[in-house]
Amino acid sequence: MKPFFITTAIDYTNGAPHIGHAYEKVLTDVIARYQRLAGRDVFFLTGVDQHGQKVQQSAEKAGIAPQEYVDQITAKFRALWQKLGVDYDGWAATTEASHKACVQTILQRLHDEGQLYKAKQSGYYSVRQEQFLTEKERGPDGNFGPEWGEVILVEEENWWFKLAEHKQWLLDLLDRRPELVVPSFRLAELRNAVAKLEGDLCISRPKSRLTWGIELPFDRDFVTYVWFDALVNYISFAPGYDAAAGADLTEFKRWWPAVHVIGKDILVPAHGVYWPIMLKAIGFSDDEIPQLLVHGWWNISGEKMSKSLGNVIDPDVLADKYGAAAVRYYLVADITTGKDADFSEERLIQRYNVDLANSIGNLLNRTLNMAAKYRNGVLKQSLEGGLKERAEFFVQAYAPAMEEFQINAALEKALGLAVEANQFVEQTKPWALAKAGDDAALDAALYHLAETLRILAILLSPVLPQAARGIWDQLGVSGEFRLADATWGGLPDGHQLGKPVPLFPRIETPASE
RNA sequence: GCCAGAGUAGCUCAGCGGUAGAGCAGGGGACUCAUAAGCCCUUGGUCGGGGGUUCGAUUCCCUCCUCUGGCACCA
Repeated sequence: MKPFFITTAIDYTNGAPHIGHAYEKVLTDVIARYQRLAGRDVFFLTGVDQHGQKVQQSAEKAGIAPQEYVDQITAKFRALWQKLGVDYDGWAATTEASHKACVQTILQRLHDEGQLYKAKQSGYYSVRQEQFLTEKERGPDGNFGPEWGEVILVEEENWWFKLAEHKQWLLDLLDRRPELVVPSFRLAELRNAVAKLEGDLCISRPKSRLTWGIELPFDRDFVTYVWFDALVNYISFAPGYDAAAGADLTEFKRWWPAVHVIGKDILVPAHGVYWPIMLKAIGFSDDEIPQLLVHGWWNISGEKMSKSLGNVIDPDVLADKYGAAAVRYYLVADITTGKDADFSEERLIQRYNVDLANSIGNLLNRTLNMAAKYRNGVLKQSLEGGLKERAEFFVQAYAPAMEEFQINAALEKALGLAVEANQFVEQTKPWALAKAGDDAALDAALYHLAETLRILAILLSPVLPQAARGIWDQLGVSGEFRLADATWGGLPDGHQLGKPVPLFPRIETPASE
């Protein structure tokens, strides 16, 4: 089976992580864990984008070296991912030497292939946006608006990448391989943007203005444009990649192409236009163009989250307050992949309490209590009837949803199984069976509940790895489970269950007391 | 302005040609193994407005309104 290479966007180390950063990483982590569960080799790459003028300026303001500045911010990101259980295999940091070498190799390659040219340009330059402004960017009063920040008059020579040359190729590719952009309505958006594409891309910045970047190998007076630098991380930190001349790239080719998980804000033009054209220009085939999974945003009370509105949600605080499981679950359960959603702490609590504590946690607890009370926790295997077919049904419905990145839909299947198991308890009434001395029916009911829980934990494990482990521990089983183990009869005859401990303690709030 | 997305129960959303669905919230009930959890029943919507196609539209088409995103314009 082809291995699975998945990446996130690399975060710009110019400020602390917010809920949007956390969402993207958790989403990717869940997909990576699912693919692993399904039996594939997985490489999950994430990291940080550390170059650029804004970083250089922030560091100057803080009175420290750029590297020191980015190291501090980077540490915050890594600590958060650890807290949230984001378990990546590769860490991309654009200031690393190997990355620089890769960027330079690719630049040199483009240069050799005649894809780059040098041209003079003069005009107004926005420091904040790191781009030249044209007359059309002027406001009605003839001045450049505040959204551009400081604007300076610049005349300089720069290096350009022949982007427009590949426009038709990209349009054809998108028509031929619509699956390259998920969800599909984003493909339409990208297509429109490509159709309007004109002009080439300036990929250099003179050192006189910006030193914090990667040098052009064929012209030492320049550093490369941040996007050109950042996008290359997907190759430079890919498994099996080696920038050295004549290196064996068999392993790299085995993993490539990646699935890039990105936010809707960086589809056009960076990931949807620049990146595929860059890959094409350096010799990647059409089949080696990566798929883009474009996710939406968490809004706050219907408004965009932003520092100026003061409504930024700190995932670190959230995780301390409610635990990583609650945050992870909420972030992938309460949003449809690709769409926007409204963030609400109340809803986070509600979904944790209702789905995890009341439905799943309580199911585990009542099952183990009854088994302990009536049967000393010993099971008798039952391979027919009861919940068997329902469990198999939900497992079958779960996998396709996960394959299509519809985590929320997949979780609904897992939860549906828990709901039916709770109904099963009410129908079979084990306490009544115990009182009536109907041992055969009692044993069967208890086995079906325990076995359903074992399978349920497998379905939950990509989203809630710790909790899944907790369920197995309490059931008294050890070892790693794959999706292939989510078949009926895994718990052996005579199995001894463990002791019940509340798995998801309810979050009590002032309103609920 | 162009392109796209969204407008469905109090809330969050699913459905997308055949007399409206889920979860949560609200109301009622029976039970007791359990994290006062779970289970059963239930209140609640002229599916943004208006046209059209159709035997029949929330579902397709047109148009308008509102919100969101991208792109553009701003003489």
